[in-house]
Amino acid sequence: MNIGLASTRSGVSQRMIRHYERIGLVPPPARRDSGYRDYDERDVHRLRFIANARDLGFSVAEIATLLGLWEDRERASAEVKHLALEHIEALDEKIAKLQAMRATLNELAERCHGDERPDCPILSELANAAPSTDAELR
Amino acid sequence: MNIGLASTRSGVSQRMIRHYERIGLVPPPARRDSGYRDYDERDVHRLRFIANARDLGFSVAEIATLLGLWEDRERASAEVKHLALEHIEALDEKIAKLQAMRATLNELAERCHGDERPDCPILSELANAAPSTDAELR
DNA sequence: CCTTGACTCTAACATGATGTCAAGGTCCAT
DNA sequence: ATGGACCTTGACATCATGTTAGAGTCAAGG
Repeated sequence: MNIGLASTRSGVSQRMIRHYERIGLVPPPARRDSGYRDYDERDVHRLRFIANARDLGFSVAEIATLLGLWEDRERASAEVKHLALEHIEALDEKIAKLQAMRATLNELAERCHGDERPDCPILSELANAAPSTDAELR
Repeated sequence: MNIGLASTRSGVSQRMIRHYERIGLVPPPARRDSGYRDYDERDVHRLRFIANARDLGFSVAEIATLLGLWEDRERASAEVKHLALEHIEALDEKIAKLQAMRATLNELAERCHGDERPDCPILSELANAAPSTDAELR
């Protein structure tokens, strides 16, 4: 099947299918005489796997590992679970960071009148908070 | 003062200071005869403002607006607050997305034995979930 | 005065994941 | 055989940031 159909069926854009091929995440598919890429069900299945993993926020590097594990029927599920737990931790960190931002901003917004008056704690806080503090947050 | 000191004092890397200058987020500083950039307190203050806004997750475009509001002593605080509230909404969306990922992944991980056996719901789910579903999640 | 080390300059390339556009070839149904 | 839908590669764009390289500058100490 053509790349367009493989894209529709897998949920991976044509652009990204070609990209994954180029970076070696997926094997180069068969080619027709015309040069058109020719995908089979197995290829689409693999692409769908990738799309799902991406939707869970795994990076390409992690997906490469997951694909390897997926294709190795002998691997211990512990390995997979370990990767998943690590990724959950990473997600937790990102969530915590965003929540901290939200809390700070929300607190500032609550202290801002939000009317015609020009004074605003949001701006004055942005203008005055110490750089060292910020560095720590980063 | 030199860019190195301005960087330390503001918490913005030298790379990003030059970048912000190039994209017009900050005005070009004075130059010495040698060509070295020469910053004053006002410049550092502005950079610190930018660093703080970035730490709260504002994009460069949003920061440009905030800087404009900051430098306009007549503006209504309502404008600033509106921007902040919009940004809080954006943060909430990101947080919700990450939390959904986390929940899915956590549920899969809990159903994975995590031992020597090869069967693992994490991989089988990645392999089988429908692409349409994923598209919706995106 | 000269050397040395720390600092600065610009420009370019890299990251990660993705989009878009352009110029050209292919496929198929009418 | 023609038109429209599809495919090919390549290049440029995004966003914020890092890194590196080659070259110039500054200041302090011998």
